[in-house]
Amino acid sequence: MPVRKSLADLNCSLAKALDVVGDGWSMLILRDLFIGVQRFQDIANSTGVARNTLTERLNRLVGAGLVVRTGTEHRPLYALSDMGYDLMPALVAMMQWGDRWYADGKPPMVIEDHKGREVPVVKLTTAKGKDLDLRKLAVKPGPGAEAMTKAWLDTVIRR
Amino acid sequence: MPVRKSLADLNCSLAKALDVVGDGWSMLILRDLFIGVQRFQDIANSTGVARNTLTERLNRLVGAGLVVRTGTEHRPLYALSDMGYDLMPALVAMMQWGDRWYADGKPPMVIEDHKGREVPVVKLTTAKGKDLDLRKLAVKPGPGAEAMTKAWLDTVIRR
DNA sequence: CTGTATCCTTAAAGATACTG
DNA sequence: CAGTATCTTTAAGGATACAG
Repeated sequence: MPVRKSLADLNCSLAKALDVVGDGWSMLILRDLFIGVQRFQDIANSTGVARNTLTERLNRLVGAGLVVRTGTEHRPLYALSDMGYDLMPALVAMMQWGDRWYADGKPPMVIEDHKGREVPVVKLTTAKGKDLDLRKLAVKPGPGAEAMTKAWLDTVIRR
Repeated sequence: MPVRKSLADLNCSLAKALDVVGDGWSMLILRDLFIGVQRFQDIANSTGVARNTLTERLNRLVGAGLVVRTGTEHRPLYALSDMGYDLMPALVAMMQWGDRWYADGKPPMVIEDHKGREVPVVKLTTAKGKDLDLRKLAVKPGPGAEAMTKAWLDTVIRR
């Protein structure tokens, strides 16, 4: 059964993020809002989501705080909130990854700044802007991890 | 019915990316591999995925090229490929977003470089490293978009 | 330990029709 | 146009048992 456990209890920020946008549609809807698509019907057309699914998703995203509903009650407009915009670096990074590995050199979408310049590839860098070698990074339990989590990770990460 | 249409035909790199990692588990599995968890059983424990689901996901990720299987046939080790590592900026950006909006100041996971310095927040910047105002960006059909896609977007984005 | 093979459940997603 | 309300389907996810 698709009784997806809520990931929220995994004590991982990624899991919590995925609880909100970890389905196939949410990110596409957010992409649409990022692009500037604002209407229910247009999102439905652009993405291909079923209307009831779209209703459910929009309600969830509004409830979670990523999306704000404006306009009249009869003709709402949807837009990203600060929280929603704050996710865009992640979304753009995924899109760029798709560009690199699937679009074979010709990205169907380009993100540009207000001067029409293409936004560079999202990277992990040092505080000074130097590129980091991804293979040399370490992901560790942080201050928010309880002792139990740390012990758990010690068990799980054997080298 | 969860007859998720394949998103791949949406002519969007994001959709293609989501086709591979757009489910709840894949990103968590990739996170584990990024952390250094290498064994089937450990991934299962760490994430809570059912074993058959994990099998399916790992096979899919290996097939898609994000994960490589090493070690003996009886006791495989799983690791990120170049393609998998290349997705880490997106994954890290999502994790950081979760930190900011859900972990209330105490991120349970911290990404560090080889010197133990915390990796800064992933951002969209100009080529020169200057922060970009997300609200001033534009997402446009690029060279990879067929004329039809462009026309479609014109229809869908009304301002 | 790493799977594979069933079986079962359910909830997610689509289709459709209808309302304000 | 923006939903809501059903109805139906189906495949994803879990549990379990078994195999190499």
